[in-house]
Amino acid sequence: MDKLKVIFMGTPDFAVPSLAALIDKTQVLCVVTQPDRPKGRGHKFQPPPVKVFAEENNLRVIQPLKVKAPEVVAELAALQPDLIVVVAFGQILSQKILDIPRFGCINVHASLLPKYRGAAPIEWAMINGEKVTGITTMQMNAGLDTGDILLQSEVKIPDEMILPELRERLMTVGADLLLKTLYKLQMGELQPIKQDDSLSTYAPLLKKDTGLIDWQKPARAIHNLVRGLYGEARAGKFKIWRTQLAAEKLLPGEIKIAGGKFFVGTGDGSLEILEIQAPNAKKLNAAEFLRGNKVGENFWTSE
RNA sequence: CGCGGGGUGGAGCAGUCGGUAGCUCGUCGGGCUCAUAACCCGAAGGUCGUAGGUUCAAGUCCUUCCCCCGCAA
Repeated sequence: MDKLKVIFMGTPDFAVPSLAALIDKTQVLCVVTQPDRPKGRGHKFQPPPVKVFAEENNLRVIQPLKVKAPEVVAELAALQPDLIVVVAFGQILSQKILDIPRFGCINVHASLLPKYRGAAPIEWAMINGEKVTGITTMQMNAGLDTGDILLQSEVKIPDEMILPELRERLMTVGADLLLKTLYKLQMGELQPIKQDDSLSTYAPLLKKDTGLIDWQKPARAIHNLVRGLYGEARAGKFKIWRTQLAAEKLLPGEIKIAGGKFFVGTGDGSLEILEIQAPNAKKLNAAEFLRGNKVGENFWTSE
C-alpha cells in the first residue's frame, strides 16, 4: 500500500523513537518542534532532540513559536498530510490543525488513559506507586488528552525501577504501538473507544516542592517519590537520588551510619540512602559520600 | 557575556596569616580470628589541571588557557 504522508510533532528525547519508526514506515513530510531555547550553563541556545534527529535524517524541520498561528496552519495544510502524529510536542493544537489531515491527529501518550492525563504521566505513575502503566494512542480532540483511545499497551513497573528506566521503556513501547496503530488505521481495523471521564486522573507538571521529602511519611511513599523524580527529590539542601527500603529501627529523619551504609528513619520503617548529592557537587553513592562529608546531628537542616 | 562551585596519590575530601603534602577508604604485604564490610602492624602510590609571573620560599598570591560540575531556565 502507499505510504502514509505524515507530519510529526514532538520535542524531547521521548519523541525520537517514534519519529524514527515513522521514517521507516511512512513518508514524513515535515517535522514540527519547539524553537531552540537558551538552555544549560551559559544559556546557550540548544536545539530540541527531535530537531537534531530530524536534521540527521534530512527531514524538513519547522520550529514555530505557535503552531496555531495562521501562517503556520496554512503551511501545514498546504502539505496535505494524511495524518499528523504528536508525541510530547509541548504545544496545544487548535481545531483547525486537528481538521487538516484526512485521518486526523494521533497522539502517543505515556499512560493508560483515562488515567494520568497531562504533562507528567510517567513521573506521577511512579510517585503514586503504580504497579502498571503504559502507552495509549489516541485520536486527538480539542481537550487535554481526552481523545478516543485507539490502542493501549501495558508496561509493568517493578518496585525498584527508576524513572529513566521506565521512560526508556515507554518510549520504545510508544514507538511500537504507534506503528501498530498506523497499520490498523490503514487496514481499517481501529475501533476508537471513548474515554470514561469519571475514571480520569490528572498528572500535572511537576512543581519544585513536589520533591520535598517529609521523613514523617511512610518509607514506601518516600521511596516512590525518590525513584519517580530521580534527582528532584530533596531533603534539606541535599538531593536524594536512590533509596532502598531498610529494616533499621529509627525515628523519622534520624540517621544511622553503619558499615559504610547510610540509613534514615521514616514515619514507617526506614530507608537506606544509596545515592545522594550535596549542593554544587555531583551525585555520589553513599559510601563515597560518607568518606568526605561529616554526617551528624541536624544533617538535614544544617546550612 | 544568567548565577555559582571545583580541578591535590585509585575513590571521596582537608590543607588556616605562603615555609618539609594530610585524612577516610581502597590497593599490596604481614598478623589476629571459627569467621568478617571487624581489628592490629607495615608498605607502595602525588611534577598539588596547564602556561607564565611575584617571592629566599607557592597546593596556598596574580595572570593565561584547558577541563569538569551545580543552580537557574
